[in-house]
Amino acid sequence: MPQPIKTMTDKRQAILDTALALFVSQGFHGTSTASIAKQAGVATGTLFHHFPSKEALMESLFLTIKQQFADALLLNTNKNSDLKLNALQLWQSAIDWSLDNPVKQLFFQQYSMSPMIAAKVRDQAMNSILGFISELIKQGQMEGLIAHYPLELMLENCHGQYLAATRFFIDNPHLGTNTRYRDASFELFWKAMQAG
Amino acid sequence: MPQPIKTMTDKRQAILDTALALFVSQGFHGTSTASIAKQAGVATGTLFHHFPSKEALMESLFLTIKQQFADALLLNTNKNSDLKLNALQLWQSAIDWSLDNPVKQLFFQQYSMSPMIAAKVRDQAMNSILGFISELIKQGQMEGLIAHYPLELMLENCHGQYLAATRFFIDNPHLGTNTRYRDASFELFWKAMQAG
DNA sequence: GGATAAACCGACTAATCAGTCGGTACTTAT
DNA sequence: ATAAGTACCGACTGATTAGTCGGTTTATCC
Repeated sequence: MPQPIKTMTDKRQAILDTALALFVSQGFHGTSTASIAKQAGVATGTLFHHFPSKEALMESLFLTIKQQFADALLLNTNKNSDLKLNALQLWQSAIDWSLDNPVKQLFFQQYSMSPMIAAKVRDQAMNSILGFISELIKQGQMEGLIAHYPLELMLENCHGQYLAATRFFIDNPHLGTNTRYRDASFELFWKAMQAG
Repeated sequence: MPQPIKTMTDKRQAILDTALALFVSQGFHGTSTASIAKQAGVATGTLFHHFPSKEALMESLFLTIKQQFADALLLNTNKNSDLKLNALQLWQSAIDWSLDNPVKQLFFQQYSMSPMIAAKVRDQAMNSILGFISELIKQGQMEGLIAHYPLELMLENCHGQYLAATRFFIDNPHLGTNTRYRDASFELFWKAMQAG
C-alpha cells in the first residue's frame, strides 16, 4: 500500500518552478538543463534523478499546471439552476486563476499550441476541462439559452475568447479588478454563445 | 537593358520557406541553422550571407508573413456602406488566407505570443492590421451597431476569436468550405461585437 | 575583355548541449 | 549499529550549435 501524499522533496518542486519561469521567458530549447539546475540551486544529476529527460520534465510541468487549473475551476463551480450565473462564476474563476498565476497562464499561451508538447498529452489534458464545458453548452442548448452552432467550433471559440481575455488582463494588470472591464469580457463571451 | 524578370535561383526565398516549415514543426531553438541550410539546398555560409543571425532570419520571416497577411486583407476590402457586410468580407478573407496558408497561420499561432520574437517587432506588425480594425469598430460604435466595450479589450477579443476559428478550420480542413461552419464562425464573432 | 562586386561555398571552431556515472549524504527500518 | 534505499552531487563526455573565413563562382557594368 503506497504512502499517500507525503511532502515531496522541495528540490523537485524547485526544479519545476524554475523550469516554468525559464521555459516561459526563453523557450524550451532556449533553456538548458544546466541553467534550470543552477537557478534552482540543484546539481544537474538531481534534475535527471527526478525527471528522466528534459521532455519528461516539460510534460510533467504541463500536466501539473493543467491539473491545478482544472481543480481551481471545479472548486468554484456550483450546480446552480441559472445557467448564465453558472457560466459567469466559471468565467470569473478562470480569469481569477490567470491573474493569480500569470506565469502559468503565459506558459499555456505559449505551449498549448506548440510542438514541444506531444499532441496526445495536450489533448488528454484539454479534454478533462473541455468535457465539462461541453456538458454545459449542451445543457444550455436544450434549455434554448445557447445557440445551436457546431459544438467543436463553440468549444474552440470559448477557449479563444478566454485566452484573449487573460492576455488582455495580464498585459493590463491594473484593470483586473475593474468591474467595467471584467463584466465586458464576460458579456462579449456570453453574447457570442447566446441563442437568438 | 535589364534582363526580364527571370529569377536567378532565389536561395534567399528557399531559406525563408525552409525556415518557416522547420520553425513550425520543431520550434526556433529546436531548428539548427545547419538543418535549414541543408534542407534549403544551400551552404551555411549562404544563410549567414543573407541574414546576419538566426534571430534576424526569424524577424525577417515574421515581418514578411505579417505583411502578406495584411496585403491579402486590404486587397479584399471594399469601402462598403454596410458595416456588417464589410466585417463579413473581412472575416471571410482572413479565414481564406489561413486556409490557403496553413503553415504560415500555424507560425502565427506559435510565435505571436512567444519570446522568440521581440515585443517591439510583434507590436509594430500588429498595429498595422489592428489599427485598421480599430477604425471599423469605432465607426460601428458611432453608428450604434457595435457595443461600447473598451476598445483594447474588443481588439484582443477579435484576434482571439479569429485565432480560434482558424485553429478549428485548420484542424478540420474538410469543413473549411462548409458554409454552415463558416457562417457559424462569423456569427459567433459578430454577435459578440453587436450592440444591444 | 577586364574589372568590381555580390552571391555562394563548406571545412572549421569555440562554446554549449543533454545526459551519465561513480560516489557521498541523508533517512528509515530493523 | 547496520543495512538498504533514496536523494543528491558535479566533473565529465560525445554530439551539436551558431557563426566565421578564405576562397570560388556568377552577374553587372564600362
